[in-house]
Amino acid sequence: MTAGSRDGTVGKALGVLDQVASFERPVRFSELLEASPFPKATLYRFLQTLTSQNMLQFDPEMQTYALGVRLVRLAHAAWTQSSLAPIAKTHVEALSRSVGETVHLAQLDNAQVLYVDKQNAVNPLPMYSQAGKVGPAYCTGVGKAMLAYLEPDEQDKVIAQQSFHKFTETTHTSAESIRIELSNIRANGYGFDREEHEPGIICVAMPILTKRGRVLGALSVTSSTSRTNLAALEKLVPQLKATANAIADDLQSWRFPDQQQSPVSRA
Amino acid sequence: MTAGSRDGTVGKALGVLDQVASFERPVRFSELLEASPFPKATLYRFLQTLTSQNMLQFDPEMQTYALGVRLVRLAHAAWTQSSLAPIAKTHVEALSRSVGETVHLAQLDNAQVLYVDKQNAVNPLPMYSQAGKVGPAYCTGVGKAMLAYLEPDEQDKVIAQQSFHKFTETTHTSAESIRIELSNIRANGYGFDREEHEPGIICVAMPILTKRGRVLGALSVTSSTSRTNLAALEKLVPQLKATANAIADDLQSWRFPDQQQSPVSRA
DNA sequence: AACCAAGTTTCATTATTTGAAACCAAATTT
DNA sequence: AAATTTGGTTTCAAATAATGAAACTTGGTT
Repeated sequence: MTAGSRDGTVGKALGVLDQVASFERPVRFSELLEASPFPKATLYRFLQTLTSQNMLQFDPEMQTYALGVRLVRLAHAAWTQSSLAPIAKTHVEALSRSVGETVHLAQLDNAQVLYVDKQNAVNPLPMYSQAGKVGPAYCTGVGKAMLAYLEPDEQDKVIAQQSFHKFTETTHTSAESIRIELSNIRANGYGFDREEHEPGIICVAMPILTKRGRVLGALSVTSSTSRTNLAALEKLVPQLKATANAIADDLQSWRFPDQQQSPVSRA
Repeated sequence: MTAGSRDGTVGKALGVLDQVASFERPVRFSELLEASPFPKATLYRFLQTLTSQNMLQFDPEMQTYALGVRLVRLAHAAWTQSSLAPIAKTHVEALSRSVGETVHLAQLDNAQVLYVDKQNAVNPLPMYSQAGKVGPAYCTGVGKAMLAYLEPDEQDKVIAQQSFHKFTETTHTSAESIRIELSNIRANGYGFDREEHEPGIICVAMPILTKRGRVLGALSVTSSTSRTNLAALEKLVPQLKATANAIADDLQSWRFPDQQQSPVSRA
């Protein structure tokens, strides 16, 4: 589907992994086969390999495959190493405390938004997002903030992958519509979610950028129409901006351990 | 190393993934090459593929590779789907509350212990374990509890993979020594950690088994010699047993939610 | 006993991976 | 500024691994 299968054997095998993940429960071989582009023997071998690699777990009693423990281990490493989450955590917490609302931290995964951290307000609202989950990019504050700052060619690619499902009255439902929105965001430096994904849920979002302008992720302060409004959220922009900058700085200064000290040794 | 690389191309690629993970920070191509069994071109292609698959993330500014966001997404799924954690969570919490100590939930990953959940005591002690982290099997309560109930041939395989590093005075340092310990555990139905991994840290551990006796994971109540002793911990065995059974039951009764296939997943 | 569904194995064909070596660009040395 | 080194990328024929139709096995039904 998405980036599924144009990278040789490895890509195909990882596609199978996604397929298993998509069931959200242990699955039988036959169930997978039904939805698989691969012939029986091929799928079978992939499952064997992935199981032997602990990327999948086979339950011999029920004859089902589920995602394996090796993924949990790798993810732990991914979390602490690659995602913004650990570096950003203190900043996100501070921001949430200071504004008294839920703060999201997200990155782009393929063409979707991956929430890598979420700091709830004191009394949180029920909503879709959750750390580790993915959501649509074209109708969330963080998604649009990141899209707005992608390189033009990348942006095109990602926009082409959006589904433009109309979740609410205000959801953008076309590439043209989203392009206009993105250029507005780019002009302002931040964007809103105007109940585009969930009715009653609004937010103000800010991209996290490197000095050179590459997109690292995005931050948002999220609330509901019953509690506040866009104008009030907009007042938080300076704080958001400061937090985004602080995170980017922290991230940049995360140089290699071997050159971390001795301040003068480099020209 | 472990199960690294005897599954064709896919196995090798996943080995590279582990290698990147093992650095615990973004790495350069040349650093990886140095420690890699593959020639330059081959490693290069693996990195390309994994990056294009979002399993790795390439930072063009610093020219480094790090684990990618797709892993975080997959792991989220793995967590809620395959690991015991979500099903066991309420039980683990209840046990921790009831005994007032830290409770660990672990599974076996390869020949190591993977902590999949951890419920801290009211005032927790500082210790090594952490959800998502791996630890040695031969010198932890949960590790030994699981090993004790493996099929003999599996057990042999896993024992052969232990490093038997002597962490403390009481660490088992040989296969023979651990075999005796395991048969004791099997005789009792539970086991202890007698400061074998960290000085001062003790625990009582219980395997989680299916009705047919297959190992699903293990539970432990952990504390310190300054707070309690083994005899006191042993008194908790009935509670541990009850919790382990409850988890196993919940897990078994987790049959397929529905047989209905519905619209999705058709391309 | 015959049948069926689900899962596993085989094997000749086909496609992919492999890796030595050549190449390129940027930085460093002479 | 020319030459060299370092770090990364590309090529291409040979070697290897993946493919998938079909045959087979297993366990449960009729």
